[in-house]
Amino acid sequence: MRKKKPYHHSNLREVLLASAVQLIAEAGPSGFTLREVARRASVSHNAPYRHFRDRGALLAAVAAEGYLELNDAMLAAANQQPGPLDRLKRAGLAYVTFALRRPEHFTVMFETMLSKESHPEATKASELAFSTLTGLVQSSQSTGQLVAGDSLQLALLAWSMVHGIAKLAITGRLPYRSKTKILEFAEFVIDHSLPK
Amino acid sequence: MRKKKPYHHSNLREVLLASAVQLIAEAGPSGFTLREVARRASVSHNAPYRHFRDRGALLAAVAAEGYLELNDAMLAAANQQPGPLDRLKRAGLAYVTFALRRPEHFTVMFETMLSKESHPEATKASELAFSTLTGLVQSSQSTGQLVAGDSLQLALLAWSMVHGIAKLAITGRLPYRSKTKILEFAEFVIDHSLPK
DNA sequence: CGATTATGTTGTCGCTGTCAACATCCAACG
DNA sequence: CGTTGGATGTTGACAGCGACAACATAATCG
Repeated sequence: MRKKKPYHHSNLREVLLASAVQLIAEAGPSGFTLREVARRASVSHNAPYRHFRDRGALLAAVAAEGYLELNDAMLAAANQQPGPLDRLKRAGLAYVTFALRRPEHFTVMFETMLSKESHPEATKASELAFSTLTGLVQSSQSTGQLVAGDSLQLALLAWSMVHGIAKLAITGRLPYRSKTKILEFAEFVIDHSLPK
Repeated sequence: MRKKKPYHHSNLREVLLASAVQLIAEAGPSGFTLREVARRASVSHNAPYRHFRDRGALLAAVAAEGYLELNDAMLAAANQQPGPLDRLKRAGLAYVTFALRRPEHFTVMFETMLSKESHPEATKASELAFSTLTGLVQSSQSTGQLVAGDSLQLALLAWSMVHGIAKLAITGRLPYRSKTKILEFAEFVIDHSLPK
């Protein structure tokens, strides 16, 4: 009901998406090529155009998928903790963990401006993830574990923090070699700079 | 003494660099093209290869220039304040301001891993800027305005913070439209999340 | 002045994104 | 059950790109 059965190459759209994710993971966003994606899907170099307007549209779809996965990861991490503030912290760590686990995917998600009009699906998935974060912030505020005040501003503060850590880590700017060390640093930052 | 006088096209290297900066500002990093840079310098499409090994080398040179400019901006902003902590805060705001003023340039500086071996100049300029930040952190610690402890860790915390704000702002993720509003947010973050 | 080397040009290659034209195949309707 | 139309996939083409090689020129140094 969601989707008409494909014709020749059953599922081509999903196959293309999966190939794109894999290619980005291997070659990085710069090595990502519509033609190589088509090759991996064993399809002519122009077949992708039947499912994505252009290169950017396929990248946006990849980004949308990433936002959903990120959202899931944050929710799963948060749900392992009882207290609201702990849940928020865990979600923040999950954000960094996701960036470390899928750096190229993460890069695709945030390298572009993703105009709301042209890529509504990606925008929506992005907003979903942010609403999760906002919810965690508000919960922490309601129990007094987090300072009262503009929750939007606080959520953006938390986002900026973990995003900065993730970006610096991915681009090799942090002097920590292992993921463990990086996550320890992230924990340090979260513990010391969330305004209680 | 710094440089042998150029032959045909006096100064081509600098002209190329300036053209590259301008092109990046106009077309963004993705629209940056070696051949377009050559065109703007009124030179054949292969002339740049006499001065830069490849596209990446020219981008690295642009990045290096950006780090120096960023460093100057932070120092200038810091020097307008007497107290160490105020100096640190001002430098952080200058970081965000720089990103907002030259978003494409900033993107080029941080989009790549810039391997230390292949682009030593850019790496050095980057380390210079970070050492400026570290110095400001240590000063703030020595007067007790900033919590004692590992200054490297604290400097990285401060960096992550402003970097996250800058990145989110540049990619249009913050719900603030004007630079003023963004800087107000940055000030809020800095004031509330630097561990005193 | 002659030779060497730095600098710039022309030509070429394979790759890319995208468009247009053509082919194929499912599905709905008579 | 057959036809037809639209969705899907292919072939071919084009310009632009990064990079390499071969060639041309000009500045420097003996």
